[in-house]
Amino acid sequence: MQYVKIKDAIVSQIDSGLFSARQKLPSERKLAETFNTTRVTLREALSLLEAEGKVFREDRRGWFISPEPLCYDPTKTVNFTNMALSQGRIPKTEILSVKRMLAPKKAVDLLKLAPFSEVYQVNRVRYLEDRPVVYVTHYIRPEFFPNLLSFDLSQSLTDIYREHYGMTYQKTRYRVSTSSLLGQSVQPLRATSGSPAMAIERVNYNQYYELIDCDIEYWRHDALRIESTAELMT
Amino acid sequence: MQYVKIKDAIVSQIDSGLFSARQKLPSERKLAETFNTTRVTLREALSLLEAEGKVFREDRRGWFISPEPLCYDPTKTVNFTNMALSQGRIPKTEILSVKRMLAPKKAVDLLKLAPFSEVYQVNRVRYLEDRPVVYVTHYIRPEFFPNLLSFDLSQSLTDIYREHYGMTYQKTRYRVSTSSLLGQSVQPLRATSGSPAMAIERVNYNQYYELIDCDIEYWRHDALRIESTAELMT
DNA sequence: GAGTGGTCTAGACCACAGG
DNA sequence: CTGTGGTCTAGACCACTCG
Repeated sequence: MQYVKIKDAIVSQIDSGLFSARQKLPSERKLAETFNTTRVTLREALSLLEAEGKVFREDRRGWFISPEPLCYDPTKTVNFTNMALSQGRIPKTEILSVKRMLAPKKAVDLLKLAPFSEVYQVNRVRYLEDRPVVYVTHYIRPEFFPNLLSFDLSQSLTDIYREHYGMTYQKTRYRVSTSSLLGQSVQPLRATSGSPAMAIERVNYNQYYELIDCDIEYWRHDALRIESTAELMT
Repeated sequence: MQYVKIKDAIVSQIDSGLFSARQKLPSERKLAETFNTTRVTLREALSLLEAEGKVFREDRRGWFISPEPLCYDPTKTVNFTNMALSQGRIPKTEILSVKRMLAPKKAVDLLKLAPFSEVYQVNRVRYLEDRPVVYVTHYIRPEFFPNLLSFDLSQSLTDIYREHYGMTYQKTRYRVSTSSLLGQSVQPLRATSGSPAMAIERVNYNQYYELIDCDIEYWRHDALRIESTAELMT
């Protein structure tokens, strides 16, 4: 199992501090030569490292050292920007698309809508230190937020909810599973089809326990660690 | 991107119900021939499916259709057996090793121990329908549980805690990240080195908010979905 | 324009699983 | 014993990135 040894060799180089976060690794051909093997085997080793979250790939750009993951507590404030800032990270949000539309199946399910309901759909990418780490699709019930689309949605949605509609999140239902990046989410994350990912679905209720929106997040899986505390309900 | 097409073809075969859960796929050579490609490309497609959690691999045994994942709520009862049963699944637990030992670094960190403390270490594998799905290492503070090792630890630990020591879990801190299977956990899970996995670390407090044990779980990533509800702390 | 990553081919050998 | 999966080799072409 040569590729495990190669992986370990690279790990030890990373751990010894020879590489720093976000730094690019040498080219695959160079690494393959270094370890006296072929590109196929070398890529096997790199994929292992990717699965462990120690390196990540950007499409046609190469392999990079993964920075520390962002700690994400689903029971705390549901706000990417503040979460990042409080951990000394540099967040950025970009809007990909915004529209009012007929609710797709996913939204109907999560928001428990009647057929033919309409929703706002907001697609965004979020960055940490200029690296795109999560692709988010929001579905929002328009009856709670008239004229929502006239605001600048690159800001925090929760801020807009609170300041302009007097609405806050009170309860959230979430679901985490591992998956891989496909379709729409691939390009904005500068990924390749099939990169390992963490999928998070959230459904949010306001202070009156009304279901107001939901979101589906696809995270680069090395960029995230879920961390929380729970009082047990017995 | 031939391998994406092959993947999609297999997905549609799965979705159309031609395969049932836990069923073995045809051999790689046969599949490669079917799709008129080489084994390397075919395996690329299968790895994609594996990353999506639609199939899983058992070492030297082949590829199988993934059954439905188990839903795991970290805020609810912390008991694998009951969790599985309540979802109509067939759980089984096997003990791999049990000992009292000098606390390793991981245990010292998680349990906030003084250096040179001792702990119980319990290694177990858990099965669903005879498929090994999670490798668990428990570290337990022995001062709370004298003679713990004389019990049958293939049962629920929480049951033993409650019935014999009057101790229950009150609070739990947990951390979820994606990683891959390595070392000790590989063989018991019938996996290959580097299979995608979900790592969960938990630290548990009793009804007096004393830190009593922790556990580190490595899940076959397709076997699990985390699902919970939280009242937001603002 | 050079070099890189993404993808693919057509083989090969070995150790193990399962009959 | 047969076939399978695990691993590896030594190439190739293309499209893209980046200088």
